[in-house]
Amino acid sequence: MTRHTKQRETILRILRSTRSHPTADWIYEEAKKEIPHISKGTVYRNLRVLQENGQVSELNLDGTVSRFEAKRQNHYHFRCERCGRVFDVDEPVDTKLDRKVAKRTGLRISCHQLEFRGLCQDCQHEQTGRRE
Amino acid sequence: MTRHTKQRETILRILRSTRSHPTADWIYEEAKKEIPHISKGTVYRNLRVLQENGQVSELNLDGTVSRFEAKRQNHYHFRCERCGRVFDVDEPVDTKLDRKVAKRTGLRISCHQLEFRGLCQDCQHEQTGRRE
DNA sequence: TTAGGTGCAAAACCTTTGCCATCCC
DNA sequence: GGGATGGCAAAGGTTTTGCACCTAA
Repeated sequence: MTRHTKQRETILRILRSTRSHPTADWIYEEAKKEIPHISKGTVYRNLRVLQENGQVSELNLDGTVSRFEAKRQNHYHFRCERCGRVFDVDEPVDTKLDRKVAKRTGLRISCHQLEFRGLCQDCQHEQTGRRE
Repeated sequence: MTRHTKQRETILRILRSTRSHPTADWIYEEAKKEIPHISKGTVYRNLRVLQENGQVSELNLDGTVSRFEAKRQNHYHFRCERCGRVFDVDEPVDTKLDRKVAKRTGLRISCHQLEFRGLCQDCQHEQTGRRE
């Protein structure tokens, strides 16, 4: 059975209170503010448990570092090619597409992830700047 | 300026001759058959140069390991959640979607990546089996 | 000639894991 | 009580980098 612990609850709460699709490391730093002795291993282990529970999902369409978000209704993302930030896009998810492709290919399709790429509004107006 | 070298040419040729979306390590092993003393650093460096040239693109599908492919016309992918393999899907890319979302959001969108998730045909018929 | 490229090995990074103490049910 | 979880540190695996030596243009 999976138990309630302060660590797990804190990690989930942090994820639910941000729209920033953070990395494990950022979550770790945030969690440390509440639980100073929390360890990275704990963060990673809990992120995995929460994924298995279906409460968290991992975004991996780009980049070497994994990013996480509290699971909500499926939605699309936008990733800025300059600053690396990830935003939600409120374009409705095309679920018909899954059925259509499944039927034609014989694959069993459970969902799809879609990520737009380009320049966010901040980066369109900046000539220089750091990546985060 | 970027030069032509045997190493770079070999890496690109290997990528162009497969549809398997290989990892850097697999490319390294293949390249070693032709250039026994090639190093992994060279493979990684060239994959990056080829990406900057727009000849190769990187897929970060399952978190830790990057996978690469020779750049072709934009297309969608399917990833099997059981065996981890990646397939191309020949569903036409919806380029109108980029313009539509760009117009509504003010983001500058250059493209989008889409990945279906589910079970491939092999894994639908197997009860057990290893992930590759 | 010379800036870019290579090989090698070490470093850097992110993530996982072993071990033992601790905590939740 | 006993299995699940946490903290710590070490291990694991991928990618990057420093450096001295090449090599294509």
